[in-house]
Amino acid sequence: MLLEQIAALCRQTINETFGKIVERIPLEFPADRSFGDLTLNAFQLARDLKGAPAGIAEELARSLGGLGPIESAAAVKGFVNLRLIPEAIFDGSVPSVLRNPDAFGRNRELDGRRMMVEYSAPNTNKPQHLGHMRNDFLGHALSLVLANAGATVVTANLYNDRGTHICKSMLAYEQWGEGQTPESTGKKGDHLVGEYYLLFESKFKEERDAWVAENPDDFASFKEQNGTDRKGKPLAEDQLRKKYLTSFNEAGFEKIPLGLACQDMLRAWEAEDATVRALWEKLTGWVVAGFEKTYADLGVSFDAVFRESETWLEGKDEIEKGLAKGVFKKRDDGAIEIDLRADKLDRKVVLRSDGTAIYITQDIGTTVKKAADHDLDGQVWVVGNEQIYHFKVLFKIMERLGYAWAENLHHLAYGMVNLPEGRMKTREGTVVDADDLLSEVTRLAAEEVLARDPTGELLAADVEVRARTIALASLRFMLLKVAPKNDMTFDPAESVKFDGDTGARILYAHARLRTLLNDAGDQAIGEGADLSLLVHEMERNLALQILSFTGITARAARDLSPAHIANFLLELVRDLNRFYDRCPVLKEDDENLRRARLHLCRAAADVLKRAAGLLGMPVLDRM
RNA sequence: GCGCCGGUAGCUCAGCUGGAUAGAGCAUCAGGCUUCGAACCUGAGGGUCGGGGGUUCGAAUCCCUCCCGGCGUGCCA
Repeated sequence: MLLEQIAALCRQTINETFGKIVERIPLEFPADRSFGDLTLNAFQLARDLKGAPAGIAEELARSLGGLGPIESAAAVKGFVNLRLIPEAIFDGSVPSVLRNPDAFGRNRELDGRRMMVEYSAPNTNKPQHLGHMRNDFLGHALSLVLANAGATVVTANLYNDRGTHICKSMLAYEQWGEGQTPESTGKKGDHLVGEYYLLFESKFKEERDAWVAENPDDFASFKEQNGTDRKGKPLAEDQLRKKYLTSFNEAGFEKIPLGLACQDMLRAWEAEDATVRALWEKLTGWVVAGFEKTYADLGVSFDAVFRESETWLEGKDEIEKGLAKGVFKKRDDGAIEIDLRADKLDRKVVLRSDGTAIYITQDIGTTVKKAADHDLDGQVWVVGNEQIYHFKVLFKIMERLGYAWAENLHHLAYGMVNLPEGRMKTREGTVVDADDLLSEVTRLAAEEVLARDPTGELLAADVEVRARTIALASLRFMLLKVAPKNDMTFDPAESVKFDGDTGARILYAHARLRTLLNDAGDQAIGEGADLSLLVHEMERNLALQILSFTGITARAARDLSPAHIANFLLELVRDLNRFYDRCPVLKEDDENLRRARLHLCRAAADVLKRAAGLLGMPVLDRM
């Protein structure tokens, strides 16, 4: 409100001074607070007003000073630095938070839109790891950020529960499982099935290596075809060997019994063979149950759950329709493709020559189905950046098919999570398991909580709740504070530390405020307060920070980047801790000033909680 | 080869549609708890924003080029 009011004043003043209406007022929070509370960028105005920035700034400074909430205005190097009346800053921020804390920071970027956010989409053959956690947290936080921007959001998960990769764990279990169950082993279903996936991989490797040793000709012919790199330079022998073995996992699949068995199983599954289907039902049931536990622990949830086993045939109708419209065309070999070269993409097959569906066929189908079933006008997929090309193609196809909502399809492509030693590798056992990581961080958080309770009065249940909340905040924050599109390094050792730019620090700042407010009591805080008593620089900084929140949430929605919220939280907490250090509250003798500070504290605590909430991070009143 | 993304302090990362002396945390060093919870605060050192050109009143940000790293470039997902 205050910012809108000031923008309106600026617009009016500009109109009166220069006789022009400027739509977008370049009002910013200055990089350095010593410049002022707000700043008007005359360089940008100069474009609209066709004048020299310095002159414009000076004229505006003259007429803006003393206007409404503006105490003074100074022209400095093309900027109009505004200093606001303290009362305006505090009256413009604190009461509007306290009036309705849950609504403060809402914006209208996506007002009235119906959006789906699909995230997680795991393979149901092994447990989730650190990379999935980034996806889960990003998707969840994004859905909250979009809802905060006025959209109606439907969250969706898609289980990749069919295909050769699923058959691998099934096959290994069938051959070596000896009827083990989660109950008989005491293992979580996804972890148990994951073990068989790994077992398949190692048995496959054994068979492969034996076969390769017996058939040296195969490598020889591979070398002939792939012996050079793209520039025509010969590749080193060991490098070539590695490449050959990797390619064997697909090209050599039928050459060894385990690969053949896997293909047989997939065919049997597709033919709805009763035995295979029963085995599949059993194993995917275990994995899904395990995932549901993990999701609950991570605090994420879904409104709609799709399974690839139910949607994989979806899309053929769309291909037919597109074919009739001339969007797709049938090639001589029978495959159906689309030519996207005019849009700087390539040609893309959308249906195999034998009429079977591929990945993109299914995505075409589900995209249309989702939009129809949920009456969507936009969709977001949270999927790793290795699939950027796939989604470019998918979105272009939707556009060519003529769907109006095609322009509102977004791929939130996030980067890989690496360890300090490099990328996670299944083979080398460096994959960080999601459940293990969470319980380890929870254990360390519990130690910290207990260390701060020397009298041992805390109930075990309280320790548990605090430890879990702190652990979750640590992990969430660590994964969300980095801009989604960037690859990131995740240091497990860092994630169990609780000072610095961490989730724990955020929670701590909140808990300190809440206990302070609690100690003061509602009566002492009262209904109203004389906010004009707040004159300390740290109080002012805090209030200005609160004022900036709505702009941040809007930007987070625009950029599909919860990281903006995370960075806002760090700034808010920094201001909060400084305020806490310098401004006594309960110890303040002046009753009216004490009350005013309590109001400011409450507003700050509410905003902190709101911002953390947008990241899916519950806060604590005590730690 | 072509395409996309990245390269900012010793390390991990911010830096909004180009804007003021490039910021934070960690680590290092020096301070602050009989004082509302020290998971905190204060100070110091640490930068050719990968290199080189260009556009501009102004470039970490935009354009060109080169170097380095990651990922794509399937009738796989």
